Amino acid sequence: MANRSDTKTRILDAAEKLFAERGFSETSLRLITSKAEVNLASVNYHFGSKKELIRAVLARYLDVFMPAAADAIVAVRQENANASLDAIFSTLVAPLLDLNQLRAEGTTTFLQLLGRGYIESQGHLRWFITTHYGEYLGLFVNAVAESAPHIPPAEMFWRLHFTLGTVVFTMASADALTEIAEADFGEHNDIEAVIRKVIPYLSAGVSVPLTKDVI
Amino acid sequence: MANRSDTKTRILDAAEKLFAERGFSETSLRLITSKAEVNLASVNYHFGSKKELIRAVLARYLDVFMPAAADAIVAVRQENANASLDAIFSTLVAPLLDLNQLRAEGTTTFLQLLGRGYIESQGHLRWFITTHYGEYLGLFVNAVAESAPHIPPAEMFWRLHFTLGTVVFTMASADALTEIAEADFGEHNDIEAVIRKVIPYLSAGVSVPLTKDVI
DNA sequence: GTTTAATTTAAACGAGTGTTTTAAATAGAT
DNA sequence: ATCTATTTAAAACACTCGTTTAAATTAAAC
Repeated sequence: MANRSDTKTRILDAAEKLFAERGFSETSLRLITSKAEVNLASVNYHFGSKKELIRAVLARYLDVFMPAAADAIVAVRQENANASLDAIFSTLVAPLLDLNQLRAEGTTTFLQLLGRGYIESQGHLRWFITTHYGEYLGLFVNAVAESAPHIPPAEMFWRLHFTLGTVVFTMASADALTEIAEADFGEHNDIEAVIRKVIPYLSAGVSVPLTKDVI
Repeated sequence: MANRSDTKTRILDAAEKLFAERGFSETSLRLITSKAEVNLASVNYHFGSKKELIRAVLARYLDVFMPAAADAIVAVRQENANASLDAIFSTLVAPLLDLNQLRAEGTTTFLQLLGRGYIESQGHLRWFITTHYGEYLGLFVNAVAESAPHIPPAEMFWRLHFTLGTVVFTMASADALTEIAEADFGEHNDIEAVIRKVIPYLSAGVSVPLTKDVI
């Protein structure tokens, strides 16, 4: 067969779509290769294993998003050293939406992949992300911590994981939720609308004073 | 072999532990039956299928928790018709901790199972929970909604799912998180401590005024 | 105590998985 | 055009999974 557009790319494109929709372990290599119209063995030839394919799919997004997000955060903090928590979270909106220019439905796909990645795959994707993109994560965590200086580090640790849970769960089931919301309340939400809904929720939770302080 | 303590119960006990630790699809029937020291086929004999075993494991907790939680909420609202959001969420703490008297590590196991249930199993557990325990869920949703009357229903729908995400994700990975927290910050948190951390976070997020209102 | 029903056992089934192998086809370099 | 390395192709491998079957055992009923 003639050399049609890069087998490797065809695999990645088909895989990311299916992974986002159905999760990693629920997506077989046979399904991916049939959608991509390539041979089954080509996955192991080009990527070595399914595990490495999953990492490659995520890396293709993270390599674009992480530097862009880091730049945006640095820029915001240069403008305003006391940027609010809302402002820090909002900084991520543009880099997220820019992924739609990278690929169709890029933003949704990326966020769903991220959700699947943290939920499934007992730790190996967590490890991959924190070791390969740890500096970016640290930058973000610092920015959040300094925007809520009244929250001690140990408490912030928990609250950021609460936040991670909110984002990851919401995005992994975003499609189902928007459908229900449309059916029950008649309001249509695209991915940007959902992101803009979640930001105030997150910053309120992260920055709420400790109960000891209140009493 | 002599009639040792109920095969059915042995299966349920082994299954709930493994399901909570590793998730449903990552736990094979062979692993369950070997831990329970029963024959492989007895699962299908007593429960019909793996899917029905999963439901039975969850039902054993939900049948205890849901009525207890509903009673607690009704009681709190009778005492104080204007109970705060924090009070509504806190109402669930006692019924949750009471599960530790039902079985060892009952609270943690139940919350982890709930998390796995909503994350995995593309919808069939969601359906099972909402159809079998929908009245209890409705009671809770109403209590929350009336404690935050400034949040319109459509917005509340989203925020409650954000909340669900926080709880589900946190609990599904509670073991890993408490370990990290202990290693990094030297503070030990049992399941009750985590629950008490998450409540102010949740009520702050759910009740935060809409951004339109603020501007 | 015999018969009947309920339960446990061991073995196999059939379908699905990721991966490997071996050969054929294609591309690029000389 | 020939040689070499890369890529694609079809098939088989080795394994795990949930489920089913049919015989053996145990418990219950009469």
